[in-house]
Amino acid sequence: MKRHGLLSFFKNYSYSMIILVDVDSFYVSAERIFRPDLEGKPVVVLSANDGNIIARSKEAKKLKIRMGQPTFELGGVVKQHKVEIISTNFTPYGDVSGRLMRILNQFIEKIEIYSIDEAFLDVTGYERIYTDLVAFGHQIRKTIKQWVGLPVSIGIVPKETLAKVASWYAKKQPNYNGVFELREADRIQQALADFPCLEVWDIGHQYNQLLKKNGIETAYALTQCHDVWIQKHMTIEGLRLVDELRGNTRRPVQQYPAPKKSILTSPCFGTPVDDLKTLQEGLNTHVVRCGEKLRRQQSAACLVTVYLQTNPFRADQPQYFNSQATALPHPSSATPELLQYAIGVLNAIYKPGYKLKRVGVMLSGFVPHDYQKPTLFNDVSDPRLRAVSQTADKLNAKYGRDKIRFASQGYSVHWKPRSKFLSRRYTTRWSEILRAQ
DNA sequence: TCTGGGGTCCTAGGACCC
DNA sequence: TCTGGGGTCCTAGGACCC
Repeated sequence: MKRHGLLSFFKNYSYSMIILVDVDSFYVSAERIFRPDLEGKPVVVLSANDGNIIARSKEAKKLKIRMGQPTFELGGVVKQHKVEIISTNFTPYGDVSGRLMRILNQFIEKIEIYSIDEAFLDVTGYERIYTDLVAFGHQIRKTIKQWVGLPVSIGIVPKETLAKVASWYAKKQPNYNGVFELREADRIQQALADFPCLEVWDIGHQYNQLLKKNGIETAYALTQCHDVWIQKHMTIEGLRLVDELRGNTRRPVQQYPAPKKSILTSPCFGTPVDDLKTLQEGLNTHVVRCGEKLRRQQSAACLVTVYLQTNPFRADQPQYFNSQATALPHPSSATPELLQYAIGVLNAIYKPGYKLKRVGVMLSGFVPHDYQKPTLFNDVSDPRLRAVSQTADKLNAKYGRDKIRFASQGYSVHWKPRSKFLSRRYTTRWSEILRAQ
């Protein structure tokens, strides 16, 4: 075991500070903006297909409803405690998230949008303007509550890995009013000593079990482990994170998101599907969606992977999982081409007699969309196909998703995901806007 | 009856090359 | 008949995140 004295341990925590803003129970809070009657009640938001719980209000957490818990397990608790159940509705959540991020950007120019409900604000260099970061944190919190109606927690830290620690304390200890700062070495050390490993960023249940077996229960204990041991059991990524906890390195705030390296669309069917024609329709729709995402980031794909899956929870039914990739003859971002190759793969891996729960498509091997590799036969994508796809994108953006469709998408609805408890898209559909009495 | 969707990175092992 | 080292690329699988 490697031991660090306090001085060497935290010597690298110099002035460079980051603020993490994260929304409390984001999906629930987003619903509450338009449904103030949900305030103070136990509320859960379900995954696509209404399968699992993906967000819980504070009150629902108290009822021991777990993250990711299957909806059907809820049963009695719902009736007994009048739990409000809401199907997920990503369009308004995305819209609310955009508003939140724009507000944060008004405060600080350099922000990293880490997820739909979290952002890092790099306040290095702002020390003259905001001498008291805790007061600044409260100001951000108040503004967001007033302008978008979202409750947020705020962690003020010198390293991103510490952000989750600070935000954990901010939520846990009501007397801090949602804002917690970790800056001085001894305070950081104290915070890590009381911080369970499982709560550390990048430590999940597997690693937590492993650490527990070795007597490592807290983040502080983790910082005292030997580098070689950490890298052996938790890869180089694990070592990086421990090094940041020790204060040795700092991941920079990344203002501009890197383009995605793969794009995936693979929602479950609402009801199982076993015939090829319906599968093809489903796959077509997923490929169309993938193509839209691909063009949005100005990439072209070289590889199309299709996979099929039965319901792995149904041990009583025959299982089938298969996936296959095909390399495109040239990079493409044109939906008609992507469709053609994806369907080819589907036909190759389809086997009748299985109740399939999912057909998915993944695009990968990206190059910039205007990249043209010279080849012997000058085999490039027909530019007209891309132009058609882009025109469809523009029209769909203006008039609504799937207003312009590719013929092969079909109109069958029985495979579409379920969502029984849908709320309205208050902010993005005129027809669903809230009316004042 | 009913168990999410979309991503990331790393590692090991095999195929293949010179 | 026996024998090598170094490199790349790909895939599968496992861990993690929200």
